[in-house]
Amino acid sequence: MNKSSQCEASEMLKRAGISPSYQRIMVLSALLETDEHPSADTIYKKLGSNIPAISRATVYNTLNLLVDRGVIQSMRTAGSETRFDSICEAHSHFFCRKCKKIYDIAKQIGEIKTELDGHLVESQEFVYKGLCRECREEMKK
Amino acid sequence: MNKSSQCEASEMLKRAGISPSYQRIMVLSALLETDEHPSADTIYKKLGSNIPAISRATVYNTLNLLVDRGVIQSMRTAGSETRFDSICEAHSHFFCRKCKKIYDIAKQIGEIKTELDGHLVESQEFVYKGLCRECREEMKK
DNA sequence: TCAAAGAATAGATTTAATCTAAATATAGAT
DNA sequence: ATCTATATTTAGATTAAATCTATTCTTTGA
Ligand SMILES: [Mn+2]
Ligand SMILES: [Mn+2]
Ligand SMILES: [Zn+2]
Ligand SMILES: [Zn+2]
Repeated sequence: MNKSSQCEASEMLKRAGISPSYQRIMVLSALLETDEHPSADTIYKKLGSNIPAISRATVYNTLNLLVDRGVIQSMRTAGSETRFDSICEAHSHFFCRKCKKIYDIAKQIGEIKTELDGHLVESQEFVYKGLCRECREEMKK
Repeated sequence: MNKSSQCEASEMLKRAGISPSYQRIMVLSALLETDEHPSADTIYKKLGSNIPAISRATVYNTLNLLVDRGVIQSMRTAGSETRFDSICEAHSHFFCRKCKKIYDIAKQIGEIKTELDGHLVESQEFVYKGLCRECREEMKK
C-alpha cells in the first residue's frame, strides 16, 4: 500500500542480490510497514485484498528466502506460527503469553560472545516472556 | 527404565498435585533421564518399546499438563517440534542450527527485570544460536 | 456394590508449512 | 522482434506436529 516502503523493499532486495519482483516487493514492503512481527499468514491476508492477489506459497517462499539471505529474521517462540521481523540489528523481544503480541525491547548492554563451551555463537538475544502492558490493563477490569 | 528417576518423577507429580499414574511417571521419568531437551515424539518413541506401550495423546497431555503446572518448561525455538526441559531453574540455551541439538548454558549473571516498558516479566533467558562443538568438528573434515 | 470422577486410548481432525508440477514472466542471444 | 533458457509464481496436494473426540478403562468413596 505504502509507496516509500515499496521503494525501500526494492532497494533491500537488490542489495541482497534478489531480483525485485512485484510479489517480493509486496511481501517485504508489508513486513517493513509493521512492527508487529507478523506471521506468514498475516502477511498473506494483508496482501490478499490487493489486485493482483499473491499466492500463499509465494509469501512463504519469499519470507524463507529473505531469512536465508539474512535480510529479515524469524522467530518461533510465541504461539504456533513462525513470526517475522524486518529488523535484523540486534535487539530483544518480549512475548506476551496471553495475546501473543511480540514487542521490541532495546538491546541490553552485555558481553557479546563468539564462542561458548566450544560452540560457535552466531547470534544471541535476550528473550523476555510474560504479560504485556495491554493484557495487564485488561486483567485489572 | 531407571528406577530412581521414576521415584523422583512420582515425587514431583505429587508435589505438583498431579496424581502419579503409571503413564505420567513414565513420561516425566523419561524427561528427567536426559539433558537432550527431547520432543514429545522422541519421548513417545523411547517409551514405545516398554510394555505396556503408552498412547501418543497421553504423552502430549502429560507434557502439557506439566508445563501448565510449572513442573517442566517447553521451548519452540529450534526445528519444527516443541522441545521439553525438566529443569525449570533459570538457565540459558544454545541451539545448533545444523543438528538441532539444544545445549544447556550456565546462567549468565545479569539484572533480573520484573517489569519492562510496562510489561510484566515472568521469565527471561539468554538464547544463543549457532553451530555446536560437534558440528564444527564435522565441518573441519 | 455401585455411581461418579479421573485418566488413557486410538484414530480423526486441524493447521502451519512444504512440496509438486504446471503456468508465466523475464532476460539474453540471435 | 523472436526464440530459448532460466527464474518466478501459482493452486492444490501433501506432510507432520499437535490437538480433539468419543469411547474405554481405572480409581475413589458413598
Ligand atoms: Mn523485533
Ligand atoms: Mn535446559
Ligand atoms: Zn498481551
Ligand atoms: Zn550441532
